[in-house]
Amino acid sequence: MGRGRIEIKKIENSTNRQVTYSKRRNGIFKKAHELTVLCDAKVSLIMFSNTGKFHEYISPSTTTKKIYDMYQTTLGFDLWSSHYEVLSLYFVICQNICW
Amino acid sequence: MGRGRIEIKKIENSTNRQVTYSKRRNGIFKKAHELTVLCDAKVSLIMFSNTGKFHEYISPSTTTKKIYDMYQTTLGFDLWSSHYEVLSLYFVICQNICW
DNA sequence: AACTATTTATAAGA
DNA sequence: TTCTTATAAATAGTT
Repeated sequence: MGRGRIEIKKIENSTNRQVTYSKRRNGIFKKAHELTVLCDAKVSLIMFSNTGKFHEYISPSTTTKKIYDMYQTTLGFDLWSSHYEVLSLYFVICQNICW
Repeated sequence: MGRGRIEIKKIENSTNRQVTYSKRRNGIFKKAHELTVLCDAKVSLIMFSNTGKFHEYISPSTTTKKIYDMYQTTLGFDLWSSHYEVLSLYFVICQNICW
């Protein structure tokens, strides 16, 4: 959509890629929210840019944990059967949060 | 979009709601895939309709488990851990420091 | 960050 | 329900 049609392949120019990521991320978040409201659906949308930037949308009526519990129930197995050593990683992670 | 503008509120007629869910689900999946390819991003999109029907999109370059490992690492605690409350308290403190 | 020409998504109708 | 099409919405390229 826009001034020209684009081919769906990786945008090689990193500035253009970043701009497109930002614009389309907003677009898809809006769509996720509209679907939630219009259709009374529960949506979890998690994305990482190719530079590792994190963004999330979750329907207000639920939580990410609930979606994943439903996901696991639906698929019938536990993706998280091996547990993480969260406490030992904590301070490293806290530093990483300060992007 | 379409023949008329619609208000973003729950569609009360269940047939119309189902039709809209189906159409918009396809639309958002297409957008998720385009974002994946154009921007070399990793996207996890999980949704449940209000009748409990499950649909998922995951970028081909990753898996749902990997996305959730990254999610947990990014947020700095384990949503699925018995330490959830303690860790989330630390996370709040960390947020206050960082932002 | 805005603008706008154009493409794309989709609401309503068939 | 699947297809069509008029129209609203998203966005690519520009400024």
